[in-house]
Amino acid sequence: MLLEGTGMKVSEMLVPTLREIPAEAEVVSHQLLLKAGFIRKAAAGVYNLLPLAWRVVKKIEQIIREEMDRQGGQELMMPIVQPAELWRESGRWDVYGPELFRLKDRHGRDFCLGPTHEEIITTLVKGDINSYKQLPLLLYQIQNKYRDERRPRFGLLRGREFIMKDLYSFDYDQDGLDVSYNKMYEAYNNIFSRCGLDFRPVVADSGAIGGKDTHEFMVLAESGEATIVYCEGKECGYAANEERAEAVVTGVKDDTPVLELKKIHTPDCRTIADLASFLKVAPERMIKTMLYTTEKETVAALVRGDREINEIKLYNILGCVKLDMAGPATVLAVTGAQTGFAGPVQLKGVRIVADPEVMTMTNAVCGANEDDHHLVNINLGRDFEPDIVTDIRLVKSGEPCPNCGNKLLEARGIEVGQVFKLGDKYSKAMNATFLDENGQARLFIMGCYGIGVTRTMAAAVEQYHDERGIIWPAQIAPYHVAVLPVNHKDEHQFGTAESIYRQLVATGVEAVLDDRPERAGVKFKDADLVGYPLRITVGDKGLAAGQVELTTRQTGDMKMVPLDKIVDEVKSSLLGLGYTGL
RNA sequence: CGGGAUGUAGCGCAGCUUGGCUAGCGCGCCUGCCUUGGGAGCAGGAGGCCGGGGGUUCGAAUCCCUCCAUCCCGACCA
Repeated sequence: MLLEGTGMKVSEMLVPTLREIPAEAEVVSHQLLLKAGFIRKAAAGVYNLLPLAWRVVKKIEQIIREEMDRQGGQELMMPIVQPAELWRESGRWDVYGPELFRLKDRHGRDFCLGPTHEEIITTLVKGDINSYKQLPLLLYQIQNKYRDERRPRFGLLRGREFIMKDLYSFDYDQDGLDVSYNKMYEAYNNIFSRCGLDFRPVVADSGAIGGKDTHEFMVLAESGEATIVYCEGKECGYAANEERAEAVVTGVKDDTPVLELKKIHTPDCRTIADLASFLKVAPERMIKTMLYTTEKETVAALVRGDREINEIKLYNILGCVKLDMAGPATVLAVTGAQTGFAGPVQLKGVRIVADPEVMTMTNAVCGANEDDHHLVNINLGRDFEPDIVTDIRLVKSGEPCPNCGNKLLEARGIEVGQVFKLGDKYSKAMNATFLDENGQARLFIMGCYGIGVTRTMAAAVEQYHDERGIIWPAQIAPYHVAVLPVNHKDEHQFGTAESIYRQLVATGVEAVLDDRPERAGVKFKDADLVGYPLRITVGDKGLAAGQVELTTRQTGDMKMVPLDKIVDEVKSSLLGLGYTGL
């Protein structure tokens, strides 16, 4: 194990803990990492990782390396500064937008800081891999990446500079890619388990990177930016990003008699809620009509009144580059009415996309495309006809699982990793080929697999903390145990503490000795704040009986341990906390 | 990028409305005494281009203009 057998005296360590939380920090991981002396800001979204944080990062990296290597991955290093030509070749120089950090050298040539490394690795492999005999190839790197975020925030959770692991797979064909993908999927499960995190792989949207299959690995935490839904049934295992979760059509088309279409006056009823209370009609009986504009057209999207539109799904269906809700001017031009009175009946000049649930509705209510008026008893076929019928709504907790029908639950997650099947997107754009057994050129079939290393560290803090500070999982804790003499002037206490510290370090436990001339309370507070999994307290009471206290940070449990048993006791406690490095 | 806010000592803040002596408070830091099981006490001390620039004024932390930085809320992502 990389860091085995290390120890440090707290008086010699750079651990600048604070008594108060800097005002700029909002989320708990940011607050605690600052307060506990792990990080300091250099610029918005750019941080110094102080010694404790760097140790955590190295431990996470080490776990990643072991799991990547186990699957046949080979680590390499690639440049952070990359020439624009490569990005022009893949087409991303123009597509990537302002998030790409761009710079010029002294000759005026364009470069960028790598936000990801598909271009450069594809070029590398293109140059040096010529034969199918050299495949599959799994290459990875762990290094700084850059993204000029519109709004860096949440400390390490969304920085502009961050440490990331990316593995790129190169395969002969789709079947090979499936194998590589599965290897990485397994590796990721191992990695996040070994980091001691509570996480879940979820079906995800592939976004701008394209490609078909993709999973995100989510660390479950209240502060997570993503919403995931998952099946309550343990055997089923269905879990998806809310963006991607499939909706089950619950209604059925019944044989209720179709009534006569009527237009009614509905003054100031602009929302479903207004209308429901005005007409005394349930939202499930209404059709919500939302107008969206893309770079090429305006479309109307229909969902049941109690549902919400999933813009990601709509975006994917339309195959557009930009999707925005239509402004008041567009709404007026298309419907002839102000916002809030749109409906599919007699709606001209726009495509209508309807959620399947809408197709089951009879005698529904919708906007009349006229100020202060709605239509009642509108019916599919007679009154309107959608151009596209497909799932475009947001799935909520409580709905049936698309896989097994059990109930879906909701949770918040922090995305710490994602696995992608890229296919030939980059190899095609950059003409990266190899020769197959028939001497024919074939495109590499690629996959990419990322883990946000610094984000994973922050996610661990989000998941494991209390009001006193961080509670590191033993596997990624900067040190395992803090040895703490209560009274630094008491030579017996201090000598005993130092002796325990030396024994621990000698046996491979990572320990610190809090030798500072501080009062006990200060040391306790700092130890809790920094989050060492274990604490050994050497004080009068225990020593009189030849004992010291061993406290577990996570549970607060304390037990008295005889001096000659303390090293063994620490080891078995670490084992109990899931640490396997001893 | 749109909306909102904030920049005063290492951290947290007051002072600004209504311009006026040497710019304050708490914590931290340094020295000494004292204390020693959950961020002790007393005494002394160091530390400020009041975000930058420009203006108004006899006089600006305070009023005006401008730039910069930082944070929060929305749309994108590991």
